[in-house]
Amino acid sequence: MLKKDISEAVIKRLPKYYRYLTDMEKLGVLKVSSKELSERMGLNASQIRQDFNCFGGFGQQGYGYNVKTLREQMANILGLLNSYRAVLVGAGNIGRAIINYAGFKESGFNIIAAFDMNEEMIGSNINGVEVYNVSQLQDYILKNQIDIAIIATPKAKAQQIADTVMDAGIKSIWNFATVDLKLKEDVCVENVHLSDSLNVLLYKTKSSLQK
Amino acid sequence: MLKKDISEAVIKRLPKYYRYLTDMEKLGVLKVSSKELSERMGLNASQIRQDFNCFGGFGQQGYGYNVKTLREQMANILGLLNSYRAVLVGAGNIGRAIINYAGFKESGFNIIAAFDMNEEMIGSNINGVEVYNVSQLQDYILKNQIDIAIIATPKAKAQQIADTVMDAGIKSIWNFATVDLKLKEDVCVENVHLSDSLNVLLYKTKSSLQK
DNA sequence: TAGATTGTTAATCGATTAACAATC
DNA sequence: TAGATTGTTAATCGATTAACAATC
Repeated sequence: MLKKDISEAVIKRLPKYYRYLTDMEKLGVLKVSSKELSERMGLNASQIRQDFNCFGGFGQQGYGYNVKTLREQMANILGLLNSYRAVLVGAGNIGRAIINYAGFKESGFNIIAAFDMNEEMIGSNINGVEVYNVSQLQDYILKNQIDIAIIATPKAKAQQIADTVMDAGIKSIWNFATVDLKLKEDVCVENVHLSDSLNVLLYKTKSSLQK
Repeated sequence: MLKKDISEAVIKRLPKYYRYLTDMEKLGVLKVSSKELSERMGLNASQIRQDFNCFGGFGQQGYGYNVKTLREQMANILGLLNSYRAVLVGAGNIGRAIINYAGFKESGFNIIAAFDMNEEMIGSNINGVEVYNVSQLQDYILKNQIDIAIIATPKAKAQQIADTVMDAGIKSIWNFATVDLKLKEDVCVENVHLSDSLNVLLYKTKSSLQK
């Protein structure tokens, strides 16, 4: 019973389901009920069943869910079985950390080139990823079937880069610059706003100290 | 009219308000109405007024809000006027990127030491931050009035580090390991789950391609 | 079969949005 | 003063939770 529109709240929980199911499968757990999963994950069992049923009925009454099957379903829903080609723009500290980040290995997410405007970075190689001059960005995207652009530039450059990659046909952006990009209607974005996250942490820190 | 409990939804919007107000102040904007701010930020004007009034009445009927004053109030609410001492655990790619990240300069957030278990890292210096053996972590926290621990270790080590820093009295954790830490009641956490964020991006990418 | 647990509808709760009196 | 815009209460909307018939 595929719903037309999955709410952002549900989408944000999907990776967490996938993580717990992956861990459980590795531990050799064969089946799980929504009740048991709710206790492990700190969610409500009804909510878990509702979430799963946005995408289809994966369970069996009286039994629960098969862990392996459910994990595979989640991987499929999340698009982890597909292969994606990404370029990184901004080979600074964060950009290099992203390239070197090991967490991508499992998925079909591949960073195939990086771009920077710093002459010293251009021509270098970060963990197998070549760094090109950002002036070549648009041309490279057009010629290499790129799905995703990762923006890890300073704030001030981010919108301009977003415009460039959208002009080259990019529909999906992973944005690490702490700025709200203005995007075309059909372009999706996922933000990692480090300084916003720190601000939230400082708020919570202050609040908890006041108690 | 300070509410006892500010909802997570409101808290997550505070850094965004702060960002827009900071930008506007830099541009020389003196006053702003909730309506104008709502148009700039893509939020509802009622929501903005509700959010602000969780912390007090900062506006003036018929006029709006003074940008400078409001920005200062936001900085104060977020705890940016306070000074915080943090240690980083895990001086890998992400850990080093965090230390080098320029976005902290403004705030009173200071990383004063780093810890790792890799012998090659220990004793090195990252942008002025010394890397110590993780075996000294607890002792260091006890002796140096640390407010915040940043966990940037592999998943498998994160819980153990969390336990260690909590035992040393830490009440606030910035967690970059993609794992849900089990924390004591009075400890707050802010997560940056890169691989969850990527999974959400891949989900959106897949969904938007299907249209 | 009896017990367990799903899938789904209904009830509740909280967050967002609208409305408007207060007032600068 | 008249117009504008807040602060706040009320209405709406959507997300979470509860309930339960269906069924393995």
